[in-house]
Amino acid sequence: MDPSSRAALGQQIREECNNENQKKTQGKRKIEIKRIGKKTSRQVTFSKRRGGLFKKASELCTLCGAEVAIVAFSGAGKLFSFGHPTADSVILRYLNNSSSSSSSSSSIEGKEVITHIGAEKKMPSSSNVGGGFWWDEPIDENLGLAGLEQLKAALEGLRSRVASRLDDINSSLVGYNNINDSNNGGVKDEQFTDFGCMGWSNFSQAPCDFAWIGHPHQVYNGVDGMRWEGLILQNVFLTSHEHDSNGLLKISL
DNA sequence: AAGCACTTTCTTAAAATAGTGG
DNA sequence: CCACTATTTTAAGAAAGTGCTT
Repeated sequence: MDPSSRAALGQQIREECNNENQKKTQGKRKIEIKRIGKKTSRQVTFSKRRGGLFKKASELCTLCGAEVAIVAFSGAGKLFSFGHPTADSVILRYLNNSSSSSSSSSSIEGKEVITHIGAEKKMPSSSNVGGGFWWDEPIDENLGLAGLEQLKAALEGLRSRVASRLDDINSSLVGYNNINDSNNGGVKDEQFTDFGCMGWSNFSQAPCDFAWIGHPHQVYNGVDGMRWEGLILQNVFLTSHEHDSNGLLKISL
């Protein structure tokens, strides 16, 4: 190599070294497959790899007509799922198969998974592009009779758990009332924090066209600019009200 | 406002995949 | 089937952003 060529090569090498130093990142690097120590890196990797995994699963479904379900819990316990045609239908199919054969190689505790799938499906990102609640989606046409019956059973179980949870929440509210009027929209034996009667200054006057009962789940903006938080009952008859020994209000309609 | 969990963007290099030939 | 090459895709690292909760 002549001196001029050597100089040119040296310059090229120096420039490459400088470019190396100017690089913003080191790019993709090989990492050891073990738990990532740094928490933030772990979260980012989980997010990226989950996306990649779901994308690959989606391609597998499209290319091969496979039915695939993936369920993943993040380190913080947040659920993410992917399914084609739906995670529910694939898992139900898996449960049907696993109960009658030994072909399964999955370690997923399927029955436990089913109870959580709905929560993730409202996620606006990741696997559930397009939003919407899972229960608004059309029933999978490929689901057979057995699958539909199992889906129905699972939904009935879910309904029962939701009702139970609602009871728990209602039981935890402060106060109570004693409502036995069928005109009150079926509201009966619920518990409330307070109550008022609009248009009537005296609770004992009846009938009351518009009663308000303190209940944290509903809000009413009154004509006087007041903001009432509670349950609105129309055409109710208030017959009595009193405070109990705990200071809680008991009313009868 | 602060903290947390998660997402997104950009740059970069590793890894996967497709195509080809023996 | 295997080896090789070219092309495409994936994901690490860094940093900024989003949305939710306390």
